[in-house]
Amino acid sequence: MANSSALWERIMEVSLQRSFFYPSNEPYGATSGFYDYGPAGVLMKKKIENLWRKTFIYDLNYLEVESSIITPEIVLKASGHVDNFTDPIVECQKCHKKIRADHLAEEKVQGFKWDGKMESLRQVYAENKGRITCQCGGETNDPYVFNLMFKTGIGGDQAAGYSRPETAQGIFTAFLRLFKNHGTKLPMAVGQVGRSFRNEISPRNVLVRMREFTQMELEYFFNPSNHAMKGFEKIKDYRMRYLPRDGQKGTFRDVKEISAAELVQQGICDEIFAFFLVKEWEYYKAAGMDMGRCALRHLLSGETPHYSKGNVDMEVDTSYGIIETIGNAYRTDFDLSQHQSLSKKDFAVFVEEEKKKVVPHVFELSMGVDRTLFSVLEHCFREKTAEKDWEWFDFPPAIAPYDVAVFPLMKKDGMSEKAEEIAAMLRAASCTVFYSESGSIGRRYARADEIGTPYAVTIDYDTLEKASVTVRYRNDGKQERVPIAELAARIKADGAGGRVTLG
RNA sequence: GCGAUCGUAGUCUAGUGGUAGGAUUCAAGCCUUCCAAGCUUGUGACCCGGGUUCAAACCCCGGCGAUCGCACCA
Repeated sequence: MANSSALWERIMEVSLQRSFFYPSNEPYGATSGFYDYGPAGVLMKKKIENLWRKTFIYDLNYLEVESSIITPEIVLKASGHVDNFTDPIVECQKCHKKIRADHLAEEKVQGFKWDGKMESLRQVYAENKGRITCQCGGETNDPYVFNLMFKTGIGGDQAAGYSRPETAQGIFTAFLRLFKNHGTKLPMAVGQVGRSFRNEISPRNVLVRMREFTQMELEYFFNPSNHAMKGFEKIKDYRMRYLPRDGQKGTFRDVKEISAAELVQQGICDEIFAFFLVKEWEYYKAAGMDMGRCALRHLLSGETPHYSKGNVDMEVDTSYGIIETIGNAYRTDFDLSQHQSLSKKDFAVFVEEEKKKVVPHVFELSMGVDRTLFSVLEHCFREKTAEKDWEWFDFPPAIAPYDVAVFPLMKKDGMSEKAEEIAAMLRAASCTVFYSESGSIGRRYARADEIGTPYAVTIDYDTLEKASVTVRYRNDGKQERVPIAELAARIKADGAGGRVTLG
C-alpha cells in the first residue's frame, strides 16, 4: 500500500508540473472539490470525450444533445432528486460527529426499518430519546436533511432551481421532441457530455470525488416488451471480468470471466444491458485502461438506487483503491412516468408493431470523465527504466494530449523555420502538435514522452536537402525517415492503428 | 465534520525569531546533426488574516487547503 499511495502522489505532482489539472481558484487558497484542467489535461479530456462520442453516438448512429445545467425545481422533484438525493443526518452533541440518521436508528432501535420519510425518523428519535446515542455515548440532535444539490434562484423572483446532479434529466425532458423529430420509432438513444454538480460533504481523492464533474451519459429508450438488441449476435461471445453478487463479501472479491451471452442466460441483465457492457469494455481498452484492473460488479440488491431495477458498475483498481467509474442502470419507465405525472404531458409513444402506445423503458449508462482520466493516468504511468531514464505515459494515440511532437534538431541553419513549417502543416491536417526548440534533442524527446506524446518528428540537415524527416516512436525510441509529403498521412494512420513502436 | 500531521519558486526539498539556500523546470547565449551531455547568464517562493515582539516565513489564535484515519459517498 505504501507503493501505491506513492503512485497517486506522483500522478498529482506530474499533473501540477505538466498542467494536466490543478486545484481551482489557487490564488485564494483553492476550493475543496473543484479542479481545473490545464492545457495538457484539456486536450486529453476532449479526446476521452470524443472517443466516447465515436463509440457511443456516431458509430451507433445515436443522437447527442446538450441541455442546460440550471434546472427548475419541478424537474428534479419529478426525478426524485429533491426528495431522495439527500442524507438524513444527526449530529452528536458531545463529539459533533455527523451520522447518518437512518443507519444509527436502525442499529439502535430493535425492529426499526426506515421507510424513507423524515416524519418517521423524527418520530423514532423522539420516542427513543437517550437511547439512540453516538459511539462516544453522546446524545444526538433531531434529524435533518442534507441535500446534495447546489440550490440557486432563477430570475427576479428567485424561483427555486438547482445545478443538475446528473445530465440525464435534460434528455428525459427533451424526449418527446426528439422522438417526434427523429424517426418516431423505438428504440431511440440519446447521449450527452456535460458538467454535473453534487455538493459533497467531504470531497476526497483529487478527481475521484469532486463537487463539479463531467459525465458522459446515454439513455437508450426501448419498448418494454422487446429486450432484443440489434448487433447483439456479433458481440455475444465477448468476455469481460465480472464480479457476481455471491463473489462479494466485505473486501473479498471473486472476479470471474463472463461473456455477454452468459450475462443474459443467467438472468443478470437483458441483451440491451449486456450489449452496452461490451461497448464499455471496448471503450476502456481503447482509452488505455489496464483491463486486468477493471471489473463489472453486479450491485447488491440493497445498493440499487431508487430509480433502478438492476445495476452493474464498472470498477477500476487505482492507488486509491477500487473506484466506480461507470454506472449502468435499468431505469424502467421511472423517469418518463414521473415527468408525465408532474408535467401532465403524455410520454407514451405509439409502437407500430403492437398498434398501441407505451411509455418507453430506459437503459442508462453514466460514466465519469474525470475518474476515467485519472484512472488512465495511473494505468498508463511508466517508471523510468534502463532504456528510458525518465517517467512517461504510455497513452494510446487516441487519447494522448498531443498527437505529435515537432523538433528542429538544432536552432540554426534554417532548421527552426523548416520545423515551424512542418508543425503548421501537421496542424492543418488537424493534428495537435507539441513544438519545442530549446534544449538538447534528447531532453525534448523526454519532455514529449512525459506527457505521453506517441510520435516525435525531427527536422535535421537531411530534411533541408532531401525533404524527409525522422519519426520517432515513443515506446521503443526507434526512428524512421519519412518523406515530408507522406508525413501527415503516416502520423494519422499510425495514430488510428494505435501504433506506438517502430518495432 | 472530527482526530493526527502538514502548507517555502512551475515541481521536489533545506532552513533559522533579524525577509531564504539546493536540485530540477523554464528563458537567453555558447557548444553539439539525434535520446534528460557540458559551460555562462537570467526569471522565479516562505497559504491568508489577526496577535505576541524592536523584529515573524519561523511562536500563538483563527481561516483556507492538503494527506492519513473515522464518518459520509442517492
